[in-house]
Amino acid sequence: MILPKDFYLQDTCTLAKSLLGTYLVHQSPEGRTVGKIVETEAYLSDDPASHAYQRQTQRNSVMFGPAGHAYIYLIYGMHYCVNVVTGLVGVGEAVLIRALEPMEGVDLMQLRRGQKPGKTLCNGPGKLVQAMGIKAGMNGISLTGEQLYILSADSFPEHNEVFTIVTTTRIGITKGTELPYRYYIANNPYVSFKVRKVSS
DNA sequence: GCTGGGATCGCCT
DNA sequence: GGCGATCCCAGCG
Repeated sequence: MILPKDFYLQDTCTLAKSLLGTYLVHQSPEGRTVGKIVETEAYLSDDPASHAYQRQTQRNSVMFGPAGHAYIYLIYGMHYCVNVVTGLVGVGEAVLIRALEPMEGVDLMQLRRGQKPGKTLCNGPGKLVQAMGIKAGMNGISLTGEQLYILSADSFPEHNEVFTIVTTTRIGITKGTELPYRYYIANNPYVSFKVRKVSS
């Protein structure tokens, strides 16, 4: 089942956790790729680390739009990251997708990633964008459309396992204070490298 | 196995 | 003009 618009109306931290175990799908011209979401981070409107903290600008405008759309931006001049927009229109909040477990189209992912080994295909926000073939021009598209969408956790019964959510501080943040807004599936080998555990 | 540095550019001040 | 929600590789131990 494709997650419907209503699903994205949960509060941002709850949604960040709810997205764990669901499946990001990109239907691209070269083929379909699917990855299980195993790591997320929440960015709230009152957080200095968020792009939307100061005010609405050209770059962050998608974050202020309706929930359930994709916010894609360039980081460090060379990598892109994908976010799921959350919150009401006019409120700039989002969930960053930080890591995927490759499920379908692994060969295509490897091709796009320059034949990197399986565990490093999608274990980082920039890596998964490259592996999934997500492009900057897709910024703002709806996640309830045909091209890029998220499937519920029970969409693949054979992979629908019970898991524990680990909560930690976020990665790479240089503004504001460290907040426990990073979530990942315990013991999943596809989570991005650094682990600074604060609770589970 | 870990650390540090370099690549590279659009956006905001 | 400065910098960032990153990634990769070289160098060292």
